[in-house]
Amino acid sequence: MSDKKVTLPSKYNPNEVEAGRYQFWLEGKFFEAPNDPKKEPYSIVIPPPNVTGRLHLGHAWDTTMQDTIIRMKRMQGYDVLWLPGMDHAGIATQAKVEGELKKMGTNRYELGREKFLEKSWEWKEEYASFIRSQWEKLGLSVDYSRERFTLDEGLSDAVKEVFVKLYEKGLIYRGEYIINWDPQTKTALSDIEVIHEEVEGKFYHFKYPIKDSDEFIEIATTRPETMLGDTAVAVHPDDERYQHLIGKTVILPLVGREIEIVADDYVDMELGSGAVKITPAHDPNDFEIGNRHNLERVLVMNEDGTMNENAGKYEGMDRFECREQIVKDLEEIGALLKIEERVHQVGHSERSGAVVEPYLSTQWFVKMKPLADAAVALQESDDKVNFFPERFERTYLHWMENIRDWVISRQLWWGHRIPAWYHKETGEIYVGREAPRDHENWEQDEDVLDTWFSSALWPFSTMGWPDTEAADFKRYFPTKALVTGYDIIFFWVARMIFQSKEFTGEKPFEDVLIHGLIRDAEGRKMSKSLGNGVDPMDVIDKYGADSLRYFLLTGSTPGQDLRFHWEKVESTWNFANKIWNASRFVLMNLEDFNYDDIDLSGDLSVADKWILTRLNETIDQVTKNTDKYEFGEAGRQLYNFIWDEFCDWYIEMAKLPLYSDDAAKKKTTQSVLAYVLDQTMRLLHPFMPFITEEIWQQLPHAGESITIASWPQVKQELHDELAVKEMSRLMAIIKSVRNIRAEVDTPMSKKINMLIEAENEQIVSELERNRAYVERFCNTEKLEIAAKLQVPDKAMTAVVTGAEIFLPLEGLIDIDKELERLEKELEKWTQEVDRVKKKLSNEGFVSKAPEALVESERQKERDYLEKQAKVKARLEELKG
RNA sequence: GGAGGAUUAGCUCAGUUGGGAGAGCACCUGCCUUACAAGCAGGGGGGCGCAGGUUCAAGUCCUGCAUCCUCCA
Repeated sequence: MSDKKVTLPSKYNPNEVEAGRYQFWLEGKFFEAPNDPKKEPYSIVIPPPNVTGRLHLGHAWDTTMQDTIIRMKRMQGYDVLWLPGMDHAGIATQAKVEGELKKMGTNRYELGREKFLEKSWEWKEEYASFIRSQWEKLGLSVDYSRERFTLDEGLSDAVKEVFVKLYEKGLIYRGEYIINWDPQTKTALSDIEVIHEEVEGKFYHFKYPIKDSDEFIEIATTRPETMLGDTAVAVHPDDERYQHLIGKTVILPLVGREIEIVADDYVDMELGSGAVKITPAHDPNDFEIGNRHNLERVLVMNEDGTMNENAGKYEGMDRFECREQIVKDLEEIGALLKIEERVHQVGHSERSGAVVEPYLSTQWFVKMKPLADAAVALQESDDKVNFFPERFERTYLHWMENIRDWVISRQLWWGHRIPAWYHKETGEIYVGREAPRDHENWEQDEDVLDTWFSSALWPFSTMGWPDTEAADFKRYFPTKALVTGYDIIFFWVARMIFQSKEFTGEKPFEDVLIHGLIRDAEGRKMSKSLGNGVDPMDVIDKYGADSLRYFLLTGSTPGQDLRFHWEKVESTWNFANKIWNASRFVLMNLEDFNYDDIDLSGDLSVADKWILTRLNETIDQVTKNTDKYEFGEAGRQLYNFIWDEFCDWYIEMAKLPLYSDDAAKKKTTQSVLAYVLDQTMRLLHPFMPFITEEIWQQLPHAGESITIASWPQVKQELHDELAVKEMSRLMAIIKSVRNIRAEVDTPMSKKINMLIEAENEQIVSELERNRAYVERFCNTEKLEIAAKLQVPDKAMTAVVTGAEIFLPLEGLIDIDKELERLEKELEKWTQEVDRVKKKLSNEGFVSKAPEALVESERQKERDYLEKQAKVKARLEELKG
């Protein structure tokens, strides 16, 4: 027995509604995956947020969509698992912890690896609990009993397994190549961790003298400091200007090293002088040329971006300082030809923002071609991953088809240590899940793996893989959907697909829902430096999680960015408040009504039949659109149904039987109110979980929680198209009277007389049946309904389908104004008639358009002609 | 250079198999009607970026152009 007293305050207070609710859900274990073999499994893994900090609006958006899908599926009776977890986020977290250490006046080297990792774990624990409390405030229905972390033992086993297997297959190798080096965080970066930005730079032209000659060759560069590492000059083999110089020797200025002029068709003859300096240790293309010509590789920089011993007198200088000094020195010896202004692309570290240095270094790589080929082939099969919106599949495929090998080693401490050992004496490499038996003779690689290497395994490593017999892996993998932003398609989505295909033989998820970025009101990216970020927790404090969620879900279309506007969240709060008050009304009028009392078999009014029909359509639309991830469309359907139909019409009409003495009618109305509100709360629950649970609990209900209540079904027996027609006539009459009242300044509070002339007796009886509604909503003194009646002289008129309305408002009618109004009305109907006639006289339309459409146009024609005639007749009467 | 997105009311955006242009906010008018004045009722406001094409029919499909924004090289 629940307390029947209405306890809702008149204003919706989200903080009160949301308080304690999540705890109730957790205690009920509603979010724990039941692993029930009778149900069909449905699973999603959360994109693990970084433990670097708190969640931002982007996370809130991403997870709200997942929660909406998950809550609907749970209500639909699936065996639902939403697996939460977090990512160790190597570079980012390490940078944060190092920042802490710096504040304390120390650094990681002073602390040592072990102590540093301890600190990092402390950081992780702290932020993990922040994140969990944020998930709670957002109302996310994740299964905490299965929460994972990328550095967990199980996930670490998966990482080792994958590394070893790929190594054994020859798909992981170690080698010395040019990689992207971040001198600030002192680690290698993969290609996609480098952001290319246009920079106003300088293009320096130098003279390189030819040995034993007065001649010189002109070369140009944007990075003069790298000349210290030049080991050749290259020209195009077909370049006539330089034919005589190929094979000659150049004296490298400032250094004095003798380097050769080589011919290589990589060189672009059009660019600059057509001769380029070759620095194999500091440029990927030069590295390739160096290989072809067997050139020496001279590394001139240290890992921190300062010049090394190979830089001679420049040793110790910062690379940019060195650049200026070199230019000065070359100018002094007369080797500087000119300096051009030039806009060019400069790579920056995605994390630190530092200018990335192409740098010769020994690293571990994943050979991508075979893995990418399999991933591309998957998309050509029937078993492909479905992208929503589809266009992102092309983005994904284009990247896969043009992929280069992936640098996976990172010179960090926080992460998965590379499972490779080097023999102290022989230098032999051992790769394995465990250290070699005689481990005292070996040293493990100091480096860790790219964070994305472990994230790529997330959909299956979290389920127990590599144990392919693990219960969750067998039941919940592959997952059904993945929800993430377009900014990490390459970083994460793509890598999950090829790793999953390689190691489980299956795609990791059936659908990928790609969303955009959250921006500020001006459309700028939210960032710390701009200070324009909005904390989702502030939004929740002000307007509630339900408002925030609804705003995020309905604010844009799939794949599109979303601008944050406080006013929009506020208007969502208005919606919640509307739901709140409609529920208050229903609860106040249910009296001692119980759930079992709901009975829709009684004598249903037109309003009852209409709202039940509209409910059916809403159930259908909301279900279909949510299944297609069209949350905006689904949300709008609910908004319109609740506000414009249930509140503005049904509740108002329900007041008649509710306040009447007819017990049977009253009971039926209570049934419809309770039923429709119950069903609506269920439909809305995935969007606004808190308020719907609160209202559902207050309503007559069966069951413990709305989170596990069944999803509404369309009920054909409650569908009534005739009632919809009847209702629309009734609404048209009421609206036109309201309209006339406004035109003649007659407020609703003033009673008026009203006459309705119906087209036939059938309509007369229909209107008689609904007389009480007309009397109430038009506030009539006298209401006459007949098929033929004495038309009053001075009256305002309106036409609706099948009927004409007369309001004899003596003393209020300004004949001229009324004539003007009717003229406008006539013009409107005449236009409509013309439009339809034109369409119907088009032979192509009549013969080629669908028959149903043609028929509906013919019907409109009849309707408009009738309305036109009535208005015309009325005009003539008034004039006459 | 290549790919994609955007361009619809004053602002922010919907418009999903092509079949009479919509919402929220803002604006104007009138109402404290016993669920809600953060509400109710009524109203104004749009050459759907431009130019072609396909079609009986185009905001929607095709081509080109313009402007803005992303991504890739």
